[in-house]
Amino acid sequence: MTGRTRLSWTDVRDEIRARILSRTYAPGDKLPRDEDIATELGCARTTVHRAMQDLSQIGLVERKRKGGTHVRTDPVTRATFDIPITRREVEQRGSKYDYQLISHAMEDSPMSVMTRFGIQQPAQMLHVRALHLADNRPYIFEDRWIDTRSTPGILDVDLKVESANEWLVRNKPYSRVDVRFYAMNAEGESARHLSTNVGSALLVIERTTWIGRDPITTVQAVAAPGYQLTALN
Amino acid sequence: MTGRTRLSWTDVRDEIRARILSRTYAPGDKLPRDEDIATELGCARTTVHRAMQDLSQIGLVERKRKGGTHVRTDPVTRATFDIPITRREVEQRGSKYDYQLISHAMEDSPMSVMTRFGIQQPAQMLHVRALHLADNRPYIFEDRWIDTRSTPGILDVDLKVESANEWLVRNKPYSRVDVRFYAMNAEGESARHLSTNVGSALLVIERTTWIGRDPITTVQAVAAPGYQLTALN
DNA sequence: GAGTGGTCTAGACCACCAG
DNA sequence: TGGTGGTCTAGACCACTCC
Repeated sequence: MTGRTRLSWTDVRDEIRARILSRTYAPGDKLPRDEDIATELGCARTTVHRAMQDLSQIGLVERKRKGGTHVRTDPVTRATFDIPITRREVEQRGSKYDYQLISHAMEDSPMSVMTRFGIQQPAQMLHVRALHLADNRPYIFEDRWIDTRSTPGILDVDLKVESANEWLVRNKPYSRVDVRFYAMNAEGESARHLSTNVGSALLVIERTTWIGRDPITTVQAVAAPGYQLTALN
Repeated sequence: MTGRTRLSWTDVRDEIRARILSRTYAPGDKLPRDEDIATELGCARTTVHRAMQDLSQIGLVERKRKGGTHVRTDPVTRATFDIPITRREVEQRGSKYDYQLISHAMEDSPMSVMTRFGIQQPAQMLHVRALHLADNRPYIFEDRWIDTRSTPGILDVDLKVESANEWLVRNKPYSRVDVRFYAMNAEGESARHLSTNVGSALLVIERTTWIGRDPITTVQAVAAPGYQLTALN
């Protein structure tokens, strides 16, 4: 008459994590086999597996076939960020969103863009610069290059009305993406568009996407001063 | 004699993703029930579920009980970063790692630190400032506060030898972490320690950890100019 | 070679929530 | 309240990799 309800995989995960936190399983230690843990806790091996999958993804343990499961000695901090469409981001802050097209023209891709795409030869691409605003204040200044060979449809879009950002997201799924963050001093142009002083420290989100091996777009999104990226959870 | 080998969940995932990329399932569309997809592709429902779990985590689809599975209309870009111990990070770049303790003292936590921890009253905490070097050049300047109530052991550590970073990671697992990135202009002190000019744009990684509800540590890690954070994959 | 995690299946029941 | 995703089980086989 124990009346114990069945264990869920989150229960198992929490139990294992508690043991790691309390150093019952210390860093570097080998954990029992999934099957033994299952027997001990009274559940199916699959359930332990599901729990371990989670702990492994978080970076708390490391699993290897035959090698078993070990508590990581150098637990990395793993942080996940959602980078939404700018409009959505602004609206979710409860602010009014606006968008201004600054310029767009076909140009030869400069070296920096070729590097980001990993291509050797320059190509004619659509170069778009635009400003996103929140409550009438500059929010993000974006400098974007679009490969019109993989994305000819973009040429028919009225970029004064719809941002390239949104059109691409809705019409051009990507299969690979590279994301990086860094800091940059505002120079004349970004300072002017973001209404800040030359030299201000600005956070930059650089994103490049491909479909298969073909470049789609690369964008340098420069955020206004004070912008923070916060990890999920 | 089809001789088809059994479908793995990655096969299923790739098939569904291909359909989304080719707009067989367009943004906003409702996908068939897991069971129907399983029947169509010839596998167990569990396998489809595993595939969907992955697509859902990537942010490609959205799943709801009873509501079914939908292709997301505003696909977010989801990026994951590993933030390792600085020593490990430097060594993996193939550089020589060094560490210098700059100062450590018990002090009342300032307002900014109280905010990060979400506490109302100031407390005596250990304030540690240190520099991490790669190949004898400044790499990261860290300004850290440690709550000695949750972590008394830190007081016995010789911080000249072992960085607080490493000791904490090895001896004090956390149950919750907050991570954020932003840009900052170098002021007198960080400029001096990082051997750069006042005003340089620097990337800051701010990390705060708790065990249960108790604060452990909060650190502002200021990276030298040129530092980039790159997403996994 | 053999031990361990990874996956697939088939079936059952549960939990949430849109209609 | 019924349909759909979420999970658990038990058993089987596979695949990697350490010994």
